[in-house]
Formats: sequence, structure tokens, C-alpha cells
Amino acid sequence: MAIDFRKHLTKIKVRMDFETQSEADIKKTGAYEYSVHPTTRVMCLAIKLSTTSAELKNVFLFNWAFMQTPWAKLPQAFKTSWLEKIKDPRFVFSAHNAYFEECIYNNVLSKRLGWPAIPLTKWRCNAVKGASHALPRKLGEMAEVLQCSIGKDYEGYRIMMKLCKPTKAWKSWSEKRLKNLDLEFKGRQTKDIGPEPVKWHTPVNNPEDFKILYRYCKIDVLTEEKIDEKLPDLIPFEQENWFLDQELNLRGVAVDMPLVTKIFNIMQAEAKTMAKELDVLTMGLVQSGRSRDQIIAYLDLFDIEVPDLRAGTVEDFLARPDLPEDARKLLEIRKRLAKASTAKYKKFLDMAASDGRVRDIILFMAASTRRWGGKNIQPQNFPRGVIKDVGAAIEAIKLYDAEELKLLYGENLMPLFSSVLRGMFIASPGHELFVEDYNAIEARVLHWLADNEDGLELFATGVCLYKTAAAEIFDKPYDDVDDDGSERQTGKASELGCGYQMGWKKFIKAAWDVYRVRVDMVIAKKAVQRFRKKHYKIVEYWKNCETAMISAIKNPGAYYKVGKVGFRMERDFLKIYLPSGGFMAYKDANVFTQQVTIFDEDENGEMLFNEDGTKKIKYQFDAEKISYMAQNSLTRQWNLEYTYGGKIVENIVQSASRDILAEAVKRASRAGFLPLMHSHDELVCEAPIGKFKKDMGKKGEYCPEYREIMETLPAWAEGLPLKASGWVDTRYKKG
DNA sequence: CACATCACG
DNA sequence: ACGTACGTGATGTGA
Repeated sequence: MAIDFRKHLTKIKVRMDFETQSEADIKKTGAYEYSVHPTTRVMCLAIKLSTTSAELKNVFLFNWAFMQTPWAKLPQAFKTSWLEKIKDPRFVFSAHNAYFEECIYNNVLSKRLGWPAIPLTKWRCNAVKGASHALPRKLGEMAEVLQCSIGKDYEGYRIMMKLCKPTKAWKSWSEKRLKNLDLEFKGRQTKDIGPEPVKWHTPVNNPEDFKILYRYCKIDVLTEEKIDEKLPDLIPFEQENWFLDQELNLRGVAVDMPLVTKIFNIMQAEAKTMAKELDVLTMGLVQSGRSRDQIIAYLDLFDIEVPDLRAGTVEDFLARPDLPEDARKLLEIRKRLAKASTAKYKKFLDMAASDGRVRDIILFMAASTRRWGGKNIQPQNFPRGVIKDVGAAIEAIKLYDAEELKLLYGENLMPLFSSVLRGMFIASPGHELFVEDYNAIEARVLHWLADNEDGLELFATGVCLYKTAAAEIFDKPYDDVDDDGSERQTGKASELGCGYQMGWKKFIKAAWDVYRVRVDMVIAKKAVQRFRKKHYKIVEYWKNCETAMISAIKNPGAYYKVGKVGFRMERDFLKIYLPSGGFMAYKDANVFTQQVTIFDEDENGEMLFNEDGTKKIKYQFDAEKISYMAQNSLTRQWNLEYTYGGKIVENIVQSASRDILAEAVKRASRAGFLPLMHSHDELVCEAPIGKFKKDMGKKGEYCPEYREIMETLPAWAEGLPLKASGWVDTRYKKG
């Protein structure tokens, strides 16, 4: 018997869903720039009050004519009722992906038609409610997995896609008109293209389709209600986090648009040249630097067999002295054209609003661990860059053209442009950027959660954990560990991976894939053993968390505490409660017994075989395993997933670290800093120049008050050794 | 739409 | 007698 959470709601929800039409492409521009586009308008609005039963007949539909009418001319009774809902604290406004509805309401209804403003704190987001329970974010998929889907309205979807943009006839006419303008410009004869066709679908010229659209819109808002009734509302901690997130995403970040434009133009010209080179070199066999299969087939002509075309592999092959010249040239071009970061310049151009800011680049609760994700421009995976003096590089790009830049930075300009990408984010006029990031936050949180005292001591003394690990692995004094080379990186891989139960084989693979460090098998085995012996409390923590999760699944409702976290099965979700009071959810968590077979290996890790050719078994045992339903992080498919001690602990650590950052955003905001973006261990704010005092640190200017805000421990994180470092400047960079 | 690749934490 | 690093998003190709 499902619990009706409506009874527990303190708020009455006004559920809203807009259908809009526009010349802008929302996929390209993002929701904000779409909403301010002059051609964007509302086709209809469906509204459902949570106080009536969840039936289609209880959904209000405000049609085309209503939504084109200025507020002043709307019926008085409606206006009174709407204003009441805005003023009355019992009412809130809810939508699935509320950011879109907020943008449309603010920029179309309020600014153009005069509707009264809805304060940010009155908005609620249904997609975020689902995300807080680790469900798929899309409305249809969320309803599907909660088994409350009203059924897919394929026809409605198709009609919506048709009505939301200009008519096909107008589009083709418009293209012809552009060609004519070009001809006119060149002083040549233009072609007759006839009169301008109808541009927009409206209920007047297309009444049947609009009927279907209205129904589609009503179904969406009703589906939203069915989902909402199945899930508890956000806890106050997360509701506040979300308000701050909306504020941040509506604020946006200033971008150096003239510089973006200049770099984009140079890059486009370069890409054209390289495409030509590629075509000549391969006689048309390779059509693009990104055509994996074509490149592999071409290299096969030279009897070169590459397993894949990842950067590291390409680098390995380029290092071969016997590589044929044409193959070398091809791989060089591939190297240049494969850079993903170059696409971000185009995205900057597409997304920036007329005020030179990009918005909606941070996604709340993107991960099942509740971490934020990056969106659109994806500021969380900007390349670190290879050029040392980025400031000088940016000044050079401002001053010189492509040919001059090549004299300074070499023939291949791509590394230059990918190195200065972060610098496209700038402070607003009269403002400066405040940036601080946490040192090894996940390692610190892990040792703190596991009550691993010797690990915590290390942090307190300020010794580098990664170097300590490297010193033990390579059996040499701490001070002799190579800082920039492979040794410290190996230590890092060891500390991060081993903390989550990584084995020695994966250690070798990860060290190579991620850090391009070749780790010897003996060293890998030693590193894993060293970690598990030295940090035996973490090994115990894996086991304790797994056992507690299994017990919790078997005994619904009972709370199992492991140190600072707790496990409880609540209806169809296993919840892991974190020190902050927040939780992670695992849908349909289940325990089952499986026979595990461990095969015998020789000391080199090679499989041993019996005389009959079957694999030699070392031992077998029955194990209790945990499964749950989740979106596979690779395929995005809703799948049965499995977990175990190390992975549970990883999730907990990531989740708790996210809460540390969330609390820092709150403190920064309350102190008068304006949060702009963040990246798991780094927070970027801006504030008017001079508002906060700066000091000179070892690596330049920083803001002591801001650092203090970052390093302040939340009440629930007593004993956690937090450490932050950063800088103040007017242009973004890697710290 | 699935997969590979490239980025980041 | 007891093993398993994890979490994202964007872009482009090719079926």
C-alpha cells in the first residue's frame, strides 16, 4: 500500500508546464538564452493544483489566445486568484526541470506580458525530487521506473516538435531569401522566391494539431503530479542548496566574448586547412580526423595495427622510429582534430546572452551521490592546459593573428587554445574572481569517516599523502620522491584507488590510462598490500558498510549505524544517511546469494589451467551480493546494478565531500560572495573589487576571509582536517 | 541510439 | 576461506 505523501506536504503545489515555440534551438542555446530570444513565445500552459485528485479533467489548460494576452487584459478573477497564490505562503509553484519554467515565466510572461514576479523561493523542481532518489531525470523515464506513467503520447510528442519551431515552408523560403541577399550583395541577379509563407503554426491555421498539443501538455503536468505523490519532498538542507543553485544558474558567468570570437575564427580556418591536408594525404579515404574506423583501415594499408585511437595510443605509435611518413602525418592530424575542448568555443558563442554571460552550466544532483554535474559548456572538465604562462598567451592572442601566433607557439595552435580556454571566463565589470579549492578532499573525508587516525595525523602535519605513499612504494626517503614525474602520480593513484578496494591489476591499468605511468607488477602488489595493511581501518570500513547495507535491506525500517553514516530500507529505497542529514538512495535494493569462483594464478597474474584445459580453481565460496536498480553511468540505461564494500564507501565519500562543498556555497553566499560555478573541490565566486580584503600569499594574492569560509567546518564535520588554497584575479585559470 | 573518445573531479 | 576503484557530460561516427 503506497503512502500518500500529499498528506504530509505543508505546501499546496501549483504545478506548471509550458509548451513554447521559437526560432532559437534550445539544445544549442540552453534554456536561458532560449527564453530571452525575441521570437520565443508560450503556446499553452497547463496547471494542476495538488489539492484536486490526479485526473486529466482537473488540469487547467490556458490556451494560445490566453497566453498571448497582456496581463492587464486578462480576466480579473484569474488575476486575483494568481496574485493570491503568489502572496499566500501556503502555495508553491512546481515544474519538472523548474529552471526552464522559471526562465520562461521571468523572461516571457513577466518581462513582456507583465505577469507578476514569482520569488525564487516559491519554486520547486520535480526533476530534482527524482534525482534525489537516484532516478532518471527525464519525466517519461522517471514515471516509467516509478510505474506511474500515464502512457507515452508519441503522437503528442511529434506534434509538439512540429509546432515548436517555424513552418517547414517558411524555413526553406528563408534559406532561399538568404541566398538572394548574398547574390544582391555581390551585385548579381536574384531569383524569384515568391511571397513569404506563413511562419508560425497557430490554432488559427492549425486547429487540429493544437488540440493534440493541449492534451500532451495536460498529460505532462499530470505525470509530474503522479511522480510527486510517490516521493517525499526535498529535505530543508537540499531545498536550500537548490535555491542557491538556481540563483547561481540564473546569475551566470561573464565571458570574454571578443576573445572567444577571435579564437573561434582562427580555429575554424585551421580546421579547414587540416581537413584539406587530410583529404590529399589519404586520397579521400579518411573523411574526418574523428572517423575511427577509416583511420584504422588506412593505417592497416601500411600494415600498422592500432588497437584504438586514444591519445595515449596515438602518442605511443608516433614514438616509433620506423613509422611510415604518411602514417605519421595522419596520426599528427588526428591528434590535432580530436581535441574536444575546441568545441567549447562554439558553445560559448551559442550560449552567451546579449549581456555576455553564460547561464545554466551547473546541474544540481546530477550524480546518484548528489554531486553537481556540468551542463552545456561543461565547466567541470575544462582541460588543465599545457602552457605555463597563460596570462602572456592570452595577451598574445589578443594582439597577434594566426601566422604570428604560430611563430610564437608553433605550427599546431590547438594546445595553445585549449590551454587558454579557462581564461574565457572573466569577472563581471568592476568585480574580481575568488577561487579556492580543497586539497585532496576525498582522501581526507575517507580517513575521517573511517576514523583512521594515522591517516588523519598525516593531514594535520601537512605532509603530502601522495608523496608518503610513493616513498613507501618505491622504498626511498620522502624528500627524494620525484614531485613532477611519475612517482608522486603513482602515489596518488595508489591512495585514491586503493581507498575504494582497487586491486593490483586495475592499479596498473589505471596508472597507465590516467597518468601514463607504467607500474611494475611487483610495485602494484606492494602498493595495494601496503595500503590495506597501513589503513586497515579503511578495509574494516568497507566490510562494515557492506554488512550494514545487507542487514538494512533484509530488515526494512531498521537503522544500521556505521560510525558517522547510517543505513535504512524505506519502502523501495535503501537510503544511506550522511553526517549532513542528506541521503543517497538505491532503488529496489536487494540481497541475493551467489557462488563466487576465484581462479588460481601464477605469480605473474597469469591464469593457471588444468590438464583438461579448464581454468584451475583456487577456491569457491557463497557470498551475499547487493543489487539495485539505477541508471548505468556508462550507457544511461535503467539497469540492475551491483555494489560492494569499496564501492559503497566510494559513494559515501563522494557524497559527504559534496556536502562539504554545499555548505561552503551557503557560507560564501551569506557572507556576500556571489557563487558562479564549482567543480567538486573548487568554488568560484565573484564580488565587487575592494569589498573583501586581499593578502599576498606564496603564490600571489588571495582572500583570507574567503579561505576561512572554505575551511570552516560544518557542525556535523567535527574533526575533519579541511585545507583549501586559491587566488583572486579577474580572469579564471587553473590554480 | 550505441559506442568510442576526450575531458574533469 | 573472502574479489571488484568510483562519479560525471559533450561530441562525433556509424548502424
